[in-house]
Amino acid sequence: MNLTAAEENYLKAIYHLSDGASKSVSTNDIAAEMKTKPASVSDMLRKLGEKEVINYRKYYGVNITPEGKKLALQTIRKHRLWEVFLVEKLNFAWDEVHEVAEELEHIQSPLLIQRLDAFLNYPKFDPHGDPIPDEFGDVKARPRIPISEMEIDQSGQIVAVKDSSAAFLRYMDKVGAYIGARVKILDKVEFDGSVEILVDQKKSIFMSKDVASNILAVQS
Amino acid sequence: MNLTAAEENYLKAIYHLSDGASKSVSTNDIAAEMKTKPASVSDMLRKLGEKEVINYRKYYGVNITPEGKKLALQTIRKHRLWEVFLVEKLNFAWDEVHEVAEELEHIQSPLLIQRLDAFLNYPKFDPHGDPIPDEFGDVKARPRIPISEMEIDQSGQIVAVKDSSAAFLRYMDKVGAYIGARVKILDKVEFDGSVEILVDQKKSIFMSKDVASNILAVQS
DNA sequence: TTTTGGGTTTAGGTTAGTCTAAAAATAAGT
DNA sequence: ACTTATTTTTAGACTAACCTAAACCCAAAA
Repeated sequence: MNLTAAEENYLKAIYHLSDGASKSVSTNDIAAEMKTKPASVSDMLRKLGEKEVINYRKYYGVNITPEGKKLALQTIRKHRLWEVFLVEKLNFAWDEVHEVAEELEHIQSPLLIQRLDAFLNYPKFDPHGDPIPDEFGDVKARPRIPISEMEIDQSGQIVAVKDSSAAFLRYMDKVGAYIGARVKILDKVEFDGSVEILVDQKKSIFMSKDVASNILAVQS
Repeated sequence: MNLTAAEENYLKAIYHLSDGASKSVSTNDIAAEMKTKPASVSDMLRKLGEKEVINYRKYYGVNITPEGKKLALQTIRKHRLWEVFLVEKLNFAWDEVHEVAEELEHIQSPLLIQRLDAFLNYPKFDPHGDPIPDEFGDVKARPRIPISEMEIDQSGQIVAVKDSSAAFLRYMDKVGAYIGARVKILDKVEFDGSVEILVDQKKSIFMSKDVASNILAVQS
């Protein structure tokens, strides 16, 4: 099954909106996500339905099919591998990679992706800490919780941020937090939920609850 | 000036057909090169003319403008940088890179190309020995001659092949010749023009005139 | 100088992806 | 259950890039 770049983008959006499950997604939501008009979405849904990558019943939203899910995960895999490449090899900053990866992900060449994966040493997570599906679409999921929900004295590793806006990523950089950092909860303020964490056993950072709930970690 | 992928491809073709100069090129030739129909070419020429990257006078062929030449060289630069990447970093073979580079060259990101260039250590030639234009469109040209035209005992370095078909590139690999190899002419047979060369001061290769005139070298 | 043939352009049609405006279906409130 | 509000779809139009078939230009040969 071959999809155009636009079809790949819609499918990816549908996959994301259905939280990776086959939850039903509305036309309006897709239009918002894709920054197109609902009319354009209807058109595209008909096409994707015909290609059987989604189940489409007029007026009732769509569900992604197993086939569609596999294709969406392929695109996500490509996107995230390119992000790793851009950050690790070409020294892009976190907040510069998305647009470019959005273009690179549509290059059609299984061999390219296979070789890129090897070149990058088979990374399991992208620079934002999101897992990279393998070539069969399998994802190594780790239970990730916001550090605002960890207990005092618990340790873990930062693996992702929820809001990966440029502003937030710059904040992360500035305070010295980063994906992969080992952290330990030093203190939590009951009153406002702010927390103090120790990064890499040396640097202590104090942050508001808002910030802390934006940073996801796996416990260890 | 922003060009679509198709426009970039046409411009590149026109540039190639005019031998890098502003020689006039015919609609039919462009159609052949692009594997499209003459009618489609006419359409495109009108558009490129309006964008002033070519001078287009109906029925009289086209000339590339200085602006067009600069854009064509940008695309060629991107194509060749990606080829270097594919061969040197991802271990692609010579004959596997073209199609993929053809897609990659259309990614729009000056920063990406800048960083890629640095990552590859500012290469001056692609894996086929063709020169990589710099960001201003300047090309380091070296006088290249087929090794069939070198004299006995002359030395040089292989920098390109004329016919870079998969078959020929495989032949090169097989006999141990490659872009960058230092060669010396050991013998030339008057009768049929075949030559014997010494590669890297150790391996001797015997080849027909046909083959020898396909391999370009710079003398040293 | 007129004919003829090859190259080139125009006319009109197709597909992908988008849009606006209007119609239709569903959902919600009384 | 009926009317209204919201969501969704259709209808019709646009652009980019292609196509085929027909018309057109130009130049070379008779």
